[in-house]
Amino acid sequence: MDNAQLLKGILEGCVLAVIEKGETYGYEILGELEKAGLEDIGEGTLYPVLTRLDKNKLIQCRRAKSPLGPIRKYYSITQEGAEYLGDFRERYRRISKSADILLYDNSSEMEENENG
Amino acid sequence: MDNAQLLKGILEGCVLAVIEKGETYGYEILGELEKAGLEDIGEGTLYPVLTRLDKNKLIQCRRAKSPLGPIRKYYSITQEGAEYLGDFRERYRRISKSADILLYDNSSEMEENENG
DNA sequence: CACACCTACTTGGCTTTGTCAAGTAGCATT
DNA sequence: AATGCTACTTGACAAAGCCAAGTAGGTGTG
Repeated sequence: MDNAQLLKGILEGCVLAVIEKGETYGYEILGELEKAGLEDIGEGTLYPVLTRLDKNKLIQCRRAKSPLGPIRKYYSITQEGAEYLGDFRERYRRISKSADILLYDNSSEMEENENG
Repeated sequence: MDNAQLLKGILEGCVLAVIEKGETYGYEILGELEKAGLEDIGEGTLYPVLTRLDKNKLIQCRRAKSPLGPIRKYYSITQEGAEYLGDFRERYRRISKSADILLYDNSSEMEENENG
């Protein structure tokens, strides 16, 4: 099936979240996404995301030699990126809550806020 | 902010899920989406979804007079649509699980099978 | 009847973003 | 030098949501 549309917009936040955990580079991010279950992300999908994020100042880039291949571009999150990610998490949460209601008819009672 | 990308692909499934609950028409679906928290969906967004769903035989259409306006197009889900929706739910679940892991670092332990 | 105002659906052009396929390039092994 | 890994780039494309404007039936007011 076609997950492309379901991925839209989500991927960006996921990539940003991976970078937030620590400086990393494209190929490694691909591995992280795969580990989390996003297995069909190709390089031609990821790299444009990285470029866009960089262009929008949400991440920053540093070039460094790899111990076993060509130069890597190491990315780290910026202040602006961290803020954007916070905002993204909130928007994602809200939308997925709506989707849960509509898709599963959960009235969202079963949340993790058991501490009132 | 721009929720357009986050909505992509999700909306289709949500609309289908609303129709699955019972025959309904565009304007009413808009209300259901709003009730669930999807408040910014305009007519120009919803109707093309309905058209597409119909074209793909996932829903079927019946015209009937409205008690207070122009003709309504009542939609109901087809067998094919129900199957598609089941598949959609699974794909959505999988992707949102991945997103949860990446976004919140939930290792997906907190599932609803606590009786395991 | 003319007009305004709801309800209800339609359409065209635009933008964003993921996908595929092919390409460039450094380094190690043979 | 040829192969094959790692690593990043690029161009053409398609899907789907968004906005704005348009069409049309019905009711109430004068």
